[in-house]
Amino acid sequence: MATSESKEAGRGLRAAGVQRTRRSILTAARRHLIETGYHRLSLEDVAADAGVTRVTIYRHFDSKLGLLDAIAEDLAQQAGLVPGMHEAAQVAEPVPAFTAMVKELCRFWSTDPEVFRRLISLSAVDPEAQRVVAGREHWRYQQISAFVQRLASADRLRAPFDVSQATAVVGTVTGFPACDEIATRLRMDLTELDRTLLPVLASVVRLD
Amino acid sequence: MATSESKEAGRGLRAAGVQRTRRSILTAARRHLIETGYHRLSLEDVAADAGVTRVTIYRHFDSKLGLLDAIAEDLAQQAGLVPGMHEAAQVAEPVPAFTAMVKELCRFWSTDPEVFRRLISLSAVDPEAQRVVAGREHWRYQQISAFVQRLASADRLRAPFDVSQATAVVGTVTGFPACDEIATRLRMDLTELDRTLLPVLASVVRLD
DNA sequence: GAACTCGCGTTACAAGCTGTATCACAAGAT
DNA sequence: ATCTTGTGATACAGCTTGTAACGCGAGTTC
Repeated sequence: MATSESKEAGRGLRAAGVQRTRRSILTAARRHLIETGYHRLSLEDVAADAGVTRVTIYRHFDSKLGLLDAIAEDLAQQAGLVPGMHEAAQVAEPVPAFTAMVKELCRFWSTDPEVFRRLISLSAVDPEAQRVVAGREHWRYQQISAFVQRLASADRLRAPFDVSQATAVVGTVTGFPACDEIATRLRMDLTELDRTLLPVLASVVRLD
Repeated sequence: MATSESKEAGRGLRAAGVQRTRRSILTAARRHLIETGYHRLSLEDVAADAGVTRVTIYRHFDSKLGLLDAIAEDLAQQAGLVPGMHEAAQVAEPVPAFTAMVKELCRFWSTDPEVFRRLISLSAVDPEAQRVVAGREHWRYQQISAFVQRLASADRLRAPFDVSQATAVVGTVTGFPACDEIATRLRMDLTELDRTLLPVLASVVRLD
């Protein structure tokens, strides 16, 4: 019974307090994640920093990995990646749609690069953490594949690339590790990186 | 005094035994690293698998990170990356030299991809592990920069890329994370990846 | 052949980590 | 006024890395 919105964000002072502690844990965890990395992230320290007991963290997020997942979810939510990608997808012409998508990804990565740095590469390093990232990366590749297919339909794939090859290249180059490495090395802001990325991708798809 | 080769690989049965245990530790560590990742790699398990005590591991490699460093060093040594890059650098023409370098990197990554997967991304995830990888990556970028500069001298950089931008792109695209992601996604062997990579890099440098 | 070195096993310990189980309490909900 | 529930406080089991101390026996050296 009760309210229709099952568990998350119920009404009332009680639920508001719950959300406050949840937020304080998340922000404290984010700070420590950036400083120490996931491996050396101590829930004891996070709890102390959030003004909370370690047990409370477990009651909210079940496990250390659950906390990580919540950080990732919060990040995507906060930055509004999904609506951003949808907006790009609704651009009528395939080429401007594609460039809008690349721009949107760069914007998303620029949202909180230091957390992404700790988060994304975990999937390669830690088998258990893989499932936290894998799902989101899968979604990203699905989106990219759609944009590439539209370009292919407009006969804008260069030889020798077919749809799957072009998707793989675009997905990798617009992924966070590549974007971060290029931007860091050129001391460039991630928000401007599309100006460098698009000329690179021009070898795969015709954008002129 | 004693022999001229200070500590490593002394002569005699004694030293041979030392090298044997060192090898058995390294191979056991490699196996566990692939299976569990660095984070969950237990030195107790490695020791048991190598038929050795955990204390012996510490006497050989000082710390868990030292063991990781030894694995990386052994990998580069075993695969002969340095001579391979030198060979590529000695090609007279800039363009064939460049393609030889890309091919050599792909060959190197194909040497032991699963270990590289666990190793390389650690630098982004674990601040302490960064110094293990950072030095080697720095060397790789130095090499790449030299090849790119030769291409620049031959006026083979495409607009709008200058030397540093081209180096950043080439370094990122030929880095292990990018190579691995593309190869895995296309179910392709890393040794053949240069056939896909070079057309991508054609947007940065003229290779025809 | 005797003395010596030294790599390794064994055991024990300190300190940290994750995750779980209990008990108590107080503030919001009913 | 009673009930619910989110949180604190504490204790515990089991794992981890890293260090310390003692002993032995095979390889080396004279």
